[in-house]
Amino acid sequence: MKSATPEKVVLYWHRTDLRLHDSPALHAALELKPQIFIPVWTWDPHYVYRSRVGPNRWRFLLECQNDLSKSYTQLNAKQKLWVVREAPQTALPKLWKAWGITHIVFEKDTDSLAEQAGVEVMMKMGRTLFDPDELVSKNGGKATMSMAQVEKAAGKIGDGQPAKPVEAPESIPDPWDKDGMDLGKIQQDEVKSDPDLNADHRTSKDQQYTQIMGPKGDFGVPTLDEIGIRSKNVSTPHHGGESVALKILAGYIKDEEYIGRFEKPKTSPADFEPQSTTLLSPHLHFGSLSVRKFWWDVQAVMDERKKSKKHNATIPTNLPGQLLFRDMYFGAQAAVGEAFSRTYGNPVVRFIDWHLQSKTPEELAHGKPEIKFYEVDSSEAEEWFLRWKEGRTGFPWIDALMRQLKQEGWIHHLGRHSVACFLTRGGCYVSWERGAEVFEEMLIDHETACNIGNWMWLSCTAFFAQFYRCYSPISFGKKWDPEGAFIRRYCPELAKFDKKYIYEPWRAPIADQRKWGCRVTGDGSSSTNEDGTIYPKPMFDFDERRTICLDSMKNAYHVGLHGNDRQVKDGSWKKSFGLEADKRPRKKQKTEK
DNA sequence: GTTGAGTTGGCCGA
DNA sequence: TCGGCCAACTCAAC
Repeated sequence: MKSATPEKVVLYWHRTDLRLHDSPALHAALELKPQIFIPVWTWDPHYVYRSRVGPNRWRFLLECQNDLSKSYTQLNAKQKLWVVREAPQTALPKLWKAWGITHIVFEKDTDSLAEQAGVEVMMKMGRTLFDPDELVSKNGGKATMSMAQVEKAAGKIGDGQPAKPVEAPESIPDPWDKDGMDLGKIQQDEVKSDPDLNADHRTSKDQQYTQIMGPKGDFGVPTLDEIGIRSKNVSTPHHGGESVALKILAGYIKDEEYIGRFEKPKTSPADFEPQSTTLLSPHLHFGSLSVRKFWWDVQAVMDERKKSKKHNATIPTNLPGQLLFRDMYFGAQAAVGEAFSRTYGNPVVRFIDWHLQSKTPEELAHGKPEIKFYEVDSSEAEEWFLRWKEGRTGFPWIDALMRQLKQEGWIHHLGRHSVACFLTRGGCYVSWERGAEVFEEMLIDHETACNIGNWMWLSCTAFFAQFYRCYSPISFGKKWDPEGAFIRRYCPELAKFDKKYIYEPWRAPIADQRKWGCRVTGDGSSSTNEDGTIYPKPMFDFDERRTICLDSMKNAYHVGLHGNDRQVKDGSWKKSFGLEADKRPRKKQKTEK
């Protein structure tokens, strides 16, 4: 039982800030000078079923939580991160009552929490350089759709610079004593495992979550085993945690040439061990690194270089520019709202007659079949999509990237460009929404606003419109990595191929294929046959597909529909697209060489 | 109305 | 390695 009635009992809700440094919300919570302070993560067991999160991202999250918990304990031996196993909507009211909470404080996000009688709710922006809502309001209330708009709008906020980082706490107040924290009698609400989007990654399909305090009754950070994710499916070499993030950042900051000269388009998508970019994006996602600390640490280096007359790269290709792009996507998401992550009902996204479209709300309601595009039959597009997802398209550059994505949960930004263009406007003509779902599951740095924004960019449905600039699955990789080291690493069956054929192994003479220990045949559904190791033939003639896609994009742009147009919602868009695509004469498929 | 710029294309010829 | 061209998008500045 709680012996006294303290004036301030603060529940700090960690959500998008798994860190102690530069957290404006945490800072504000401690400024209240609470007698009792409880830093909480509400862990929603439903999330394991209803969200697309692959094993690599799960582990990254848990590592962030463990690191944060350890940091709390270092500041106060009685403290830790208290992980409550229940969805916040139902957990928080229970906690207010059980712990006598007077204040709840958390970092502002797009969703809001209703004020409850007797509890003061405080939110502080801390996830982005600028408050997305403010950015939008300074952009005339409109979604931020270009870098020019972001720079202009940001210039009108305060002094035009992001806020300076706040101090990390040097001490943390106590939580309740052991008995005061006990929630033993409180039952967790029932967990429904339907729909189940992550069945493949789970150890047990009937995993039950009944203990709001966790299996040991101590609010400990869950293990992969507890949340039912197969740890053997974790294959990423990248690790989570604030201490990891700060160490990585400090390492780059020491390298003033790297910081000052960084230009994203000049960093290679084919580099590995080490990769050419910082790989700090997952830390920005989980909040194990503050984006404002990143910004100001970089800025300090660039200021020093400027003083000694050394050249600095400029926005938008330099490091601060990269962080501004993140704010642009958050601003667009904030303005559009929930419809931002899909086509239907989204005013900023172009409607294109892709294959494998999402169903419209009307179609779902009336049980109509999924929209099918008419340029090729949809079973072919479905096959292309699966082969893309699994890294067996027969184009080594694309397959290597997709295999890196699956193994490591991360690929370079330009690699994402390559595979996204290939799936959508520059190859398969499959809806960007299908690709975004795959990235959502596999990326350890998956951030909805950025992922969706980048897929729109690459598919030329928003942010970018020059659809005639198409990435070649052969030339683009070759430009960065003529020896094919990246392909040899992630498609080891091709490791012995001469560099002359490494991007186009189907052109290698059969005698050479035999000599190099891998025959190019089949569709990739098997990695061996009676001849031994095999690598798939390309799933289509790329030049032919590029021409078809370009023509179809031209037509779609000519029609000019957007996600919120009536014709899109009621399905009558098909009339506007007319006969062009399916009646267009098509070249005969070239025979494989 | 025109013009030029836009984070990151490919190809050919000099 | 570089520049010009391909066939052509949008938006802001003028």
